[in-house]
Amino acid sequence: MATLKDIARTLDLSITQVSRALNDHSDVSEETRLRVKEMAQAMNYHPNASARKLVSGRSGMVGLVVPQHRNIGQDGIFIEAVAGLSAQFSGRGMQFVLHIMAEHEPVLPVYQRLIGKAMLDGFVLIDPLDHDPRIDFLKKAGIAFVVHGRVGKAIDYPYFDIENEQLAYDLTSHLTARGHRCIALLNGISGRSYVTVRKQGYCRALRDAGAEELPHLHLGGEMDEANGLTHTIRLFSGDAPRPTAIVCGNVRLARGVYQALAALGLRVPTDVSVVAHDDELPSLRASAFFPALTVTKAPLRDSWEPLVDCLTGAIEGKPLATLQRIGSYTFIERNSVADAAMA
Amino acid sequence: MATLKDIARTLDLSITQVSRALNDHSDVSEETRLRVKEMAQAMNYHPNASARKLVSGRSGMVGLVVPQHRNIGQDGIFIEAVAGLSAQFSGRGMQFVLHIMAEHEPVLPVYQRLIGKAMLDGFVLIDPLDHDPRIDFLKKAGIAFVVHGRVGKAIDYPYFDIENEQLAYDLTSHLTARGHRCIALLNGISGRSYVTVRKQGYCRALRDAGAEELPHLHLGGEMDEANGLTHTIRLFSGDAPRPTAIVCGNVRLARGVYQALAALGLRVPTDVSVVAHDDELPSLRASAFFPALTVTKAPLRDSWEPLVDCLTGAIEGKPLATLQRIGSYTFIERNSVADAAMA
DNA sequence: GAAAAAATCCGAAACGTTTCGGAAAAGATA
DNA sequence: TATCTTTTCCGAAACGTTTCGGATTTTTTC
Repeated sequence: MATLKDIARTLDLSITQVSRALNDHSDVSEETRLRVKEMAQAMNYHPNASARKLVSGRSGMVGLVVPQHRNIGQDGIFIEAVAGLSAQFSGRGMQFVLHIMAEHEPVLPVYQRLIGKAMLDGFVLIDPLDHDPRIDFLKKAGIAFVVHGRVGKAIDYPYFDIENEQLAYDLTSHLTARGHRCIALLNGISGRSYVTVRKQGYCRALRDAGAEELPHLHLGGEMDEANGLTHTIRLFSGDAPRPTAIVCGNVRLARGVYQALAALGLRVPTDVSVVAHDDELPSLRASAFFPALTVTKAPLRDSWEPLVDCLTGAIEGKPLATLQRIGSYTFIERNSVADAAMA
Repeated sequence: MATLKDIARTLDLSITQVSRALNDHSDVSEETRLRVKEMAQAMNYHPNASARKLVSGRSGMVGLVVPQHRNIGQDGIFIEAVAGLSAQFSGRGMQFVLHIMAEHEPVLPVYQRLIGKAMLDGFVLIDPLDHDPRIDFLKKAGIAFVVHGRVGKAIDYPYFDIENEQLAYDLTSHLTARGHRCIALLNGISGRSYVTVRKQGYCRALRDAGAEELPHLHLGGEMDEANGLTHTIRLFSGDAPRPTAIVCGNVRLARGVYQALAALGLRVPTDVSVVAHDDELPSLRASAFFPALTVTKAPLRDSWEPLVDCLTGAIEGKPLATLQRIGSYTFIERNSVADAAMA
């Protein structure tokens, strides 16, 4: 375990000069710089991160805090986030701390504790709520963070997001353009910011098409196959007007919708058109549906690099404008949409 | 961000005494101890982990290093390990660092780098190989670690394991006791220690029953449904003697085996008996098979607590004998085994 | 050769915590 | 009250790194 002292002793330099050479200070001669770097490599020197953090305030470690829930092993977002973020941080020589909270533990004291230990340089926040207490808390604490998503209007923190309002508008207006007016939206768990803005985009498209918004056509909850199936059964079981088209928040919901429609003896797209947003989670391919599914596509895995870029930028004190990014999505028309039947 | 200095100034004590009070030194008066603890709580004091690590050598952080692979999001072991370990460490006020290596990155330099930064108190090792270089490396580095499994004979490091050799013996001899002699073993990826010892248990049971070991009846690879299916098709497609029973390394393989046998028009257990080891991964229930599957059961999730106990014990310098634990498994007979047909 | 300017280097202090080796205060005894 | 013993407290130093504010060395100019 080599230290600066070891290198300094060997090269007959002060530890100050060794430190300055390793950190490329301008007033170190090129000759000294090379000698020091070679010796450091030869001695397999790594700066002691604790010492460095104590002095410079930087440890090279960042955290992700997620709540424990029963279904955590099946949560595609969680798995993707953990694997993707960890790989990105590892690739930058940073360490990724994963903290899983007990199921009903209040979140802010957890952040307070982690911040209080002064170990982490910043946090990634995923799944933001419409009124997410974490954001104000971390801003007040003065610690770097980046949000996967956006909350509110006056956004003064780093984020990476896609245009969820617009993609829901595009999916819905694709259906209205084919004559559909009775369109269901299967959305996520309410209170999440992306869920809220997707509903806004859906409603805007209905308004633009002069269609009425019917409350029973907007259903939310965990976005999995089971809910896709049960929501669809519910939509076609009541006395209320039945949808001729369904917008699904993700491809897992769409899988459940396809299954339910088949069980009900309804055909896609002849009887009911279906569109979805596709995060491209690994276990599901929209193109593998029959009929193939029309989607807005934004691979979740493309989030991790810009998120990590923004967070490291925030840690380094880069200007906020460079730390707020919008990712693109692609509209891909396949075979799951037909004109509304004139019934 | 309160420090010892703040508390000391407020209570008119030295920082030494504050530190000693907070750490329950015996020569601090009870009155002083309480005053200090109350003030620390009132000021929301958390010891600076970097400072602590620098002095005491302990950060309260431990690491898990896993290689990136394409299927990481579907890897039940990985997901379980990450969620389970993280929750255990969080519950103990420790921080869990997850480091995902690039796909073909050599492993030892990664450990060297992490150790060199002097941030982590120890490591959890999962999925040990028969000749696992990590173990000797970490022993030489003098850093605490715990292994999920065992390697070799002279085991002088902390571990938590189950008796894989014995469970494979039990599953196989359950079949030999019912007259089966031509028994297949669908195992994991060779070179892993549990894979090696399970094969040993299987062979021992065959020997004890006077049955011949046929090499084509031992198949290995990723233990998923796809391989369960393809291995089974292969076993029943060649000219070599076909098995009358199959031992599966996990329940996912067994799912694939059931599917393949159904496709081949063979019945469980009338035509082919099937047994498996059940880690109780959340997405699969052995009892939900039809016919219900006979298993040795050892829930993977029961590993995390003892693993973490052993690692924290190792970090605290507890005697090795208390840090080597064997977990139990249960033999559960259900309906997937019948007597061998006298054909 | 002397003085000034530029280049290179370094001592001291800081960061926040822990602990060794006393020092000081309090209590007990004659 | 003085002395001895016990209890409580604390100054100094350490941990490894970074950087401020010089100090020293080398180079340039006259």
